[in-house]
Amino acid sequence: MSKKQSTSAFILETTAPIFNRKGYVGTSLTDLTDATKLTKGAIYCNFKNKEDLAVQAFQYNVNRFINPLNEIVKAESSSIDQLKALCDYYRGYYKQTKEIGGCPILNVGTDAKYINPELFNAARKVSKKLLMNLVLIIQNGINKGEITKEINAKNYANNFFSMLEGGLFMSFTHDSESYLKQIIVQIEDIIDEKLVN
Amino acid sequence: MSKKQSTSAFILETTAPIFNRKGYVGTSLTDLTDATKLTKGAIYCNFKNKEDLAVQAFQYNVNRFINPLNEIVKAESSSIDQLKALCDYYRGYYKQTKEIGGCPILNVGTDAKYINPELFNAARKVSKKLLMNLVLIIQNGINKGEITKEINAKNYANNFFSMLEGGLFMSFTHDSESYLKQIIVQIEDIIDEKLVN
DNA sequence: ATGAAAATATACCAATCGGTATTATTTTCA
DNA sequence: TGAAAATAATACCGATTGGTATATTTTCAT
Repeated sequence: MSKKQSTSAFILETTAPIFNRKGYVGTSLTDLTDATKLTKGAIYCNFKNKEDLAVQAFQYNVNRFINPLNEIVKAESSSIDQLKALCDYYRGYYKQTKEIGGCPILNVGTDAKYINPELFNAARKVSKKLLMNLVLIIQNGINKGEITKEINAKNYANNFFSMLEGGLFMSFTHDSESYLKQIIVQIEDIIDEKLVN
Repeated sequence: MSKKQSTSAFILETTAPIFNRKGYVGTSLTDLTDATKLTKGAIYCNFKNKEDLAVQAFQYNVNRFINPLNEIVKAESSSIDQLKALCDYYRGYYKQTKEIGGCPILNVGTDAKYINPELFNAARKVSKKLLMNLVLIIQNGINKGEITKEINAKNYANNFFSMLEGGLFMSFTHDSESYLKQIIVQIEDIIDEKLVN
């Protein structure tokens, strides 16, 4: 790993939580130089500008807290088990993301929409991808006969994801993971009662 | 209405959507003077400072888009009808709040947490109040025998609210009201299947 | 070991930030 | 109607914003 690669990685891992907490305009270059103990010269040598850094920092948070979900889901063979594994993953998601100030998708999705379209677009893409993967799990379950064909895969994927993000929002505004935990119980109930064939 | 009252009202109604869209740090005094065609002198004569204006602007949005819900709920006598009326209200909530760039509770709740504690606190209070009213509706329904006593009022209130905010988040990040509409259908299903006695 | 290249620090830039003191204007009401 | 009071505009403040040109240091292949 070259020097540039290592310091770029260092800058990303230390500034990603700051961007996530304070938002794009809310974090200043001074915040970043203070946290990294580097100078603007170093930062602008490794990143084109503030927007470039913010987008990569968001991607860093996604890689760290959301992408592991893919592997966890893949480890299960049946679609129902995959959905249950997803629920279990999100059960720990509040405590995990508390460290960086909440869910990156939720934070960037609401923060950046009218102030940084490119950053917002990155969040929207991740959200869309997650949504699509959820549809695939459910649709695959229907095809394999594990999930009843009476239901609409897309509708349930949308609702599950809305419920998770909503539970996260409530948990973070009220500083209590119970909101997320409760909504996950409800998701599991729906899986058992409406999806299982 | 005194001059001060009328221009204060004018400033609030024209700046509230801007704060809601761009967030607290994201909206500058210049944004506000441009939109109102007033000068900083006028604004600082009517409001103590930017934070004061932002908090009042948030309250203005709440009065405009959330408080009407109270009257609509009060118009129904049975608790189930009240819950259904609440669902109907939120069915139009996306189109209504699209004009100001989304749900004020969601926006301020995620935007202000680490950059303006007082503003964030205002959002948290409104969220808590809404949550409490929802508990009261359900608990009242249980007391009157309209809703089964088997369920936990607080849990369902929490979940309904999480679902609504989650659906709103998804609708606004993907510019489609279908997410909110779908989640409301699911809330209504839960009311019919789990709550009705 | 050395020299060129890459990476970082320093020093600076114009523009904008929120806020205020002063001045000018408008409104209010005796 | 006129003078006091309230309101708004102007002009300014120091601090901070993101960004850059230049100087210095570090890195690493030769």
